[in-house]
Amino acid sequence: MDNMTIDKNRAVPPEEYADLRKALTLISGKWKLEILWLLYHRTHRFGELRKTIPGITQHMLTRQLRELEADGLVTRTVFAEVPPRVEYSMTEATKALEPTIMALMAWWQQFGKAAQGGTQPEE
Amino acid sequence: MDNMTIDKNRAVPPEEYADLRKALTLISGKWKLEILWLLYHRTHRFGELRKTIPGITQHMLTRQLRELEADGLVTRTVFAEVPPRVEYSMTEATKALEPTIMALMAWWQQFGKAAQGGTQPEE
DNA sequence: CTGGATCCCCCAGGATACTG
DNA sequence: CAGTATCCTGGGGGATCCAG
Repeated sequence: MDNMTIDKNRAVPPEEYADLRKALTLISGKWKLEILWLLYHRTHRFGELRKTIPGITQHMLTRQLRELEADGLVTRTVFAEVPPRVEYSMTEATKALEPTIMALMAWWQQFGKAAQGGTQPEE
Repeated sequence: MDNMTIDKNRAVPPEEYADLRKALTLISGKWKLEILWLLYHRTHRFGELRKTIPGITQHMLTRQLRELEADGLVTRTVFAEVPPRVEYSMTEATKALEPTIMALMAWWQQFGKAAQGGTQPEE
């Protein structure tokens, strides 16, 4: 496919739609975007993420990080030190995702927000 | 917003992160993307969507469409005819979202797919 | 400090039957 | 044809305690 737009003459492409679903799944965790957001700034330690993200528990943070790691969206580095230290950082895939994330946010701010302005833009 | 990139010098922007979460929520329904995908081609009748989307039930189709409508992502047109006819079509917001959706899919195909190489095979 | 093991709750998703 | 009205289920999310 040489053109990044939807082919109006063809029926639904099931496999590509599946890809789309999977891509969404990767970032669908409740805290994943916020974690990635922090990692866009810099590498964080586990405790830093925990303190910075309001409302998250160790358990959830661990789970979300494990999933992100399995999906190649974060890198986990363990330091064999006396007080355990684990650092999480973004990957190439994470970096490549940033423009899309920002585009999604911009889209919401322009269209979604208005639509939710009361379920009806104006009357 | 003059720059579409994350400010590395600032802490987490809670409100913008909330916007991002909401944007994701709008398209997080299991069948929403596939519905939008079909509407990118052309306006569809309820029955058309039902027949075209494999595995969806009337119930789920109705629910997803209602949510999309409430979020301003689809337009619902009812024709007062003897055999009821209802058509669904995309909105300006839907159109504006297309590039982002395609970008997300392209991202997955380039990065996510490779990352899943060792996770779990398909079924 | 990091994170595993358990138990619990809620709700998106689904199966089924009925209707203007 | 295009929906509602019920009921049920799985699993994501959460609270809490334990451990290296």
